[in-house]
Amino acid sequence: MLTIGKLGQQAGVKVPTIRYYEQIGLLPEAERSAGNQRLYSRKSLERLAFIRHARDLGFTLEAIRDLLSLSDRPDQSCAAADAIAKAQLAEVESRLARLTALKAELERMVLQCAGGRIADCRVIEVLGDHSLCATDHSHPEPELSS
Amino acid sequence: MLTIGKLGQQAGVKVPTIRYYEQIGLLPEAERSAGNQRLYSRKSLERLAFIRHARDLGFTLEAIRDLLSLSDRPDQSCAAADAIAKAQLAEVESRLARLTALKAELERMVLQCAGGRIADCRVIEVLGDHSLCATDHSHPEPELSS
DNA sequence: CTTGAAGCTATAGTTGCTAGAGACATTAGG
DNA sequence: CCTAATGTCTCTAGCAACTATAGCTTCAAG
Repeated sequence: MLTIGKLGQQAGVKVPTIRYYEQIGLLPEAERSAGNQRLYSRKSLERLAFIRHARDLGFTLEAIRDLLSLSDRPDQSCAAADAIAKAQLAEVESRLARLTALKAELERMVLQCAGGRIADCRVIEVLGDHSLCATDHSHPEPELSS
Repeated sequence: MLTIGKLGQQAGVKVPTIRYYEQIGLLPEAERSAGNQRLYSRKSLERLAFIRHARDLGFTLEAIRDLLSLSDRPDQSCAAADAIAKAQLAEVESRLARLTALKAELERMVLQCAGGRIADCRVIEVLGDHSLCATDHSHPEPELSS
């Protein structure tokens, strides 16, 4: 049996995050030692590693909740799991497209900055005047900053 | 003078968002009408459009706060503005790299799914076993889902 | 046996908004 | 001029997915 600290280390997840996952029901309530400390089995480690891996791939906790409940029923069709993964792929692709457009615009902005006074700064100028943007004058959806 | 609704329309920003920006000090406290409603000038519209545009490009509100205070002092060097924009560009580039890796892995996962039972599902399997990932066995930093 | 690390609970903070309640202001129509 | 509809006001709470803090208890090493 592993303490929460060891579990966190092995799965690459911080301790408070594990407790958080338990709190929101993504992990079952852990067994407790005589002194009320959480104890985890190898199975818990697998489950947590699954979650970690899915998070790394950008799945939301909701999607992971679904994937986990699917994986608990190994005899059913995998169409649902496939659909979740495909949706995630589509999401990633759309974010890639938006980020690529952003990158182009930021590059133009930075390249044009001659390094003089603020009054002549292209960065400030472009931000202040949308019409100085790339030809199509439309913007991608806002991309959340991490 | 514009009411908050008109201002929002013209800048493409929702009304509560404008009030929120005022609350956190990104916009100055607005003038008020006799009936206590906010009134905005053309200058406010420019400032809000600046914010909106920078948000579209993924700048954080903190970065925007800095850019705005720079733009208020037009005679100083634009090095700071340039640095902020370059940092944002670097951030976008790193996110692009991570997303590209993510996309590759998701694609592999989805392509390998034969559509049978959960027990045979590549999606579930790959999520559960990190070692089935791409050759380098390392993952990009977690990419926050939008 | 003592000390320091690791664990416990509970609460609040983060970012950038968005949604709701309940009250007041303004404007268009009759 | 009155009314109804819309717009605005403040305040509070909620979202994702954690992270941090405070104040306590338990555990393992020396």
